[in-house]
Amino acid sequence: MADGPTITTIAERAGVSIASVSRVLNGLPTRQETERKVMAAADELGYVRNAVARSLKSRRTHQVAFAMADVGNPAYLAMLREIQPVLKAAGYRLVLHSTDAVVADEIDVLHSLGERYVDGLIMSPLRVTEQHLEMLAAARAPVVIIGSVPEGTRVDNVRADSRTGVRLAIDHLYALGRRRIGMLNGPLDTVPGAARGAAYREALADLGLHYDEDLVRIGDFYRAEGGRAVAELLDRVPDVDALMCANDLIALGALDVLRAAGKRVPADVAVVGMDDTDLAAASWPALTSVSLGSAERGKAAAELLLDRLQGGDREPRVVTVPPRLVVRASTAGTAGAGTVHGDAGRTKRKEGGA
Amino acid sequence: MADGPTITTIAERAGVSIASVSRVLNGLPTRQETERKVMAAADELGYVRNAVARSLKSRRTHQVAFAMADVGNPAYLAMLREIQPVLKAAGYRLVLHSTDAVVADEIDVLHSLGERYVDGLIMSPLRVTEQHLEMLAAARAPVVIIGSVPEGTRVDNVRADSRTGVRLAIDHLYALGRRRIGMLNGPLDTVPGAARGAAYREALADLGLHYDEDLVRIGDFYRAEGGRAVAELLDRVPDVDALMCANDLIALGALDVLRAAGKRVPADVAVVGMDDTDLAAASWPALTSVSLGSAERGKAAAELLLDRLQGGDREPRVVTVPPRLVVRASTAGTAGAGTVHGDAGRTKRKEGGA
DNA sequence: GCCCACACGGTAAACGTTTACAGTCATCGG
DNA sequence: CCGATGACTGTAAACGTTTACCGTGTGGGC
Repeated sequence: MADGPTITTIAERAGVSIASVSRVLNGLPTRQETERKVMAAADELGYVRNAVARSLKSRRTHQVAFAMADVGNPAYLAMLREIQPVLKAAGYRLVLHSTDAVVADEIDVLHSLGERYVDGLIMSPLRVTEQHLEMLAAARAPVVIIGSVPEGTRVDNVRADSRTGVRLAIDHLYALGRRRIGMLNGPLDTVPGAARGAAYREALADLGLHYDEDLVRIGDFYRAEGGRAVAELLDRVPDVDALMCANDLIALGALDVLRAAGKRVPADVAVVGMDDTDLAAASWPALTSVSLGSAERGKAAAELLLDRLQGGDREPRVVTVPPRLVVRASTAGTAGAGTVHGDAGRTKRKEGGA
Repeated sequence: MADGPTITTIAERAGVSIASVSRVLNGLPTRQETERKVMAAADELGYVRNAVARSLKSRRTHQVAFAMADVGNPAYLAMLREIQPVLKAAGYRLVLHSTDAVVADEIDVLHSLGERYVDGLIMSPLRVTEQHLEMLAAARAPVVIIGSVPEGTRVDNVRADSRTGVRLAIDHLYALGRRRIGMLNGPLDTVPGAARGAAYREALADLGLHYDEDLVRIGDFYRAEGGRAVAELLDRVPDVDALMCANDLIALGALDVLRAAGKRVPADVAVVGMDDTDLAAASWPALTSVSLGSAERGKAAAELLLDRLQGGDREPRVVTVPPRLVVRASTAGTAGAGTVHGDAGRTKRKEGGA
């Protein structure tokens, strides 16, 4: 682990100047003889370019950061799986941050962009505060946000459409004849929690169903919380016949408790999850789930960022990925491959200046 | 996104030299008046230290790389989940590489250590070739390997004990009265594949069971492969009564196909997975699985690396994480929380010089 | 009143590259 | 045969820090 050779070492050994070494290594025109000597010296010494010095000079790190809200959540992992290869193909390294959805940590990450250790950032905040918006406006490197930001925010943005997603699910449950449709939601002060709660209410109204507070339970986006929430709900509304869950983890927790309570799924209670993670397909009965296109969103975000890194200035773009309902046994009652409902394709539109 | 301020900008505005600015920012002794002026200028300009320039000078990047064999495999994700916070707490950033278990990619990563964009590396190769060993010996930064390396390799190393793990599982199945125990393994040219195959054979022998080639099927470590393999196996040995699967994905694939074939789990066929991933707990029936301590291995690897980054030279260490059998419904026939078999604690031993 | 010690701050070099600019040398045309 | 041209190559500056070293000025001791 001794100090590696530098271009100076090579220059000495080859008997040329460091400028010539640099030129050879970068493929600039050089006399054959010089090239030969430099390459020989470099090979013998096992020279490898120092990335830090290069970055200092070129003001490019060829690194991109991805700030995940939660490393444990399969939905973010699905994004990661898509982001990684896109960046790799373009010659960028991935720096991974985990913020645990803590606002201070997210602000930290945005602040640290000033350190210029990355060329850009992809971030998926659960909550978007005033402070986020300020930091975004002042950010010293391009940022792409996965998740909705207020209209007029000048930032590249990839959105899910959980409103339509919830709608697809509720319509599906309604079509199956369910009328006492409960909801297990996450915290209402998160962007997805708020959106999904509102969409549920709206969907019921459109179907002419009564909105009943007792049918809605709030917990966190974790499995254990899903179990707790459904237990409460069963207490208040024993004859609930369907559950819309704000994510797959909550849904799995619900399945556990429903089973323990002797409820058959889907005969007695149909269950729909959200995010369509790997867990949905693994569970039994396999979980019907609304895919919000985590993979597509990750990919789109990576592409938006690369485009900005290469293209430079342009108006911020908003990409909206449409949801798909993946029907499995937890609602349809038949095992086997899931059926997909919902529109295909991706919607792109340009955001005008703020 | 204009060029940010540098210490030179600050120095001009504060009317002092860049050395003074640097000293103030690093908390070195300074006259109050100077400190005040510098801090004021820095605040007004929104100064943030340039990490690249710092790294060039200090020869420390405060970055560590983790090269995962497969971003899609929950076992590696479990490692990632533990590695991330340990590094973060120590002030290191995480650079994520995905090698897809391709040898050339892994060699690339080892080679790129010479670029010095990270201070160290954690790597989990599926196969360990001659070339790996050469590169490891010549590596320009500390490396920790998750997975077994040949005895005598001078590198920090965190191992699972899949031999004992398989043994725990087979003993468990035997104790349940199973005698026609099949195995669904991954490729034999991988380190885990080879180890698990050998352990299976050994365990059968010790129990006085006949080793039958037809009971062993080889596929890749993916879900679909598990299904394919079990179909083949059922074809040859219809009355197989237990399956040892080389990982959870294979086991889930097996569950799918067993169900489709009308086999009851565990009544007709008991199934054991390996790695005890999130999927094991999510599936139905919940999957009995041998935990190889992915989380603990990740944590141990991160700690070994940090220790070396801080402590400097010492003899390479080998940490072996003991396996645990987590019994769930797919063998025990009762739902509910899993029971854990296997020894606790962690074994550490020092590796002598080569 | 002079010298010394000390505290502080400035100058400059260094980290390892890339690259603008200028210098050298050979060759070619006139 | 001389100057111009062009092809390479070397010198040096720059990227933004940290830090060794030296200079300055103050205060105290004698």
